Amino acid sequence: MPELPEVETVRRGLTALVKEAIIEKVDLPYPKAVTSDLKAFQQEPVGRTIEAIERRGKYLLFRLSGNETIVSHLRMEGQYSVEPKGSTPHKHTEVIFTLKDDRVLFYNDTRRFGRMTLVKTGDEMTQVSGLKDLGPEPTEETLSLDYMKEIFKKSKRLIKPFLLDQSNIAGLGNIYTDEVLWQTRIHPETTTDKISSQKIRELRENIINEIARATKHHGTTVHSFSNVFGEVGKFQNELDVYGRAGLPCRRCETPLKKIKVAQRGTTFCPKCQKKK
DNA sequence: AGGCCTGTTTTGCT
DNA sequence: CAGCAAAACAGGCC
Repeated sequence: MPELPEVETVRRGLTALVKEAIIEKVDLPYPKAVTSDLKAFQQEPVGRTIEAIERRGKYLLFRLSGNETIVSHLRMEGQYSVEPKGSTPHKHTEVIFTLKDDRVLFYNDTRRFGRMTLVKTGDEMTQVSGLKDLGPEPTEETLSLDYMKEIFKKSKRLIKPFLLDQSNIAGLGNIYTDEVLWQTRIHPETTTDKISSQKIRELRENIINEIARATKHHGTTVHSFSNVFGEVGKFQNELDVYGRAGLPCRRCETPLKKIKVAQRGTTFCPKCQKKK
């Protein structure tokens, strides 16, 4: 389901609902969702307070009292829901946190791709692959132009898989990558070393703005995404290319084209986004 | 019915 | 090491 704006939307919802809640019990109807020691995952959180829910890239970090952290990645369709105690788990509920009030926190995942792991707070950066070499967050302060120019020059990869690679920049997925490439008029199969400094500058601005704008709209809902309140995002109405193959480009009216780039469906405007 | 598609990441092979 | 294909899985669509 989620790219950075969706994960951030989930984070804010969880913060509103379960920050300060105390975990009473952990059940694992689908143990494969947990990659760390199962016994510890069920025992350690018990009695601890959820002190904060943070986010890094597309990862959620539940900060528990006593220096324990649960790292959670939603992958394609992971979802959290908070329900009254005694609620029946869903068909795809994989983890159940019973809270020391009248509620439960469910982790549901139809696709069963999402993963959770328990680490000592501070160890996540060395222990969790993916977090280890995550690129900078796409914000004005953290994603510098110099850094962008450097990584673009160094690589000869196609821009599309390059932007999807979380070790370059954290948080972009298939939707927002297609959007920012269209905005910047870059063909998705352009190799990064051939993109001009000016284009890199524009792309950086577009990435930062797009992620911020999508977050403000509570993310994009195309398949199954909803926040913890069960609400869908609104940003799908703002998309220019994703999901619009065959429809006219909003700049030049040319029908948008859909191709595969590095195994990922990729929509772009064949006229505005010329390969150079 | 069978094949293909889907917002992701890791693994294993060149 | 870098880069790519396949795999992990379920469900919707044609």
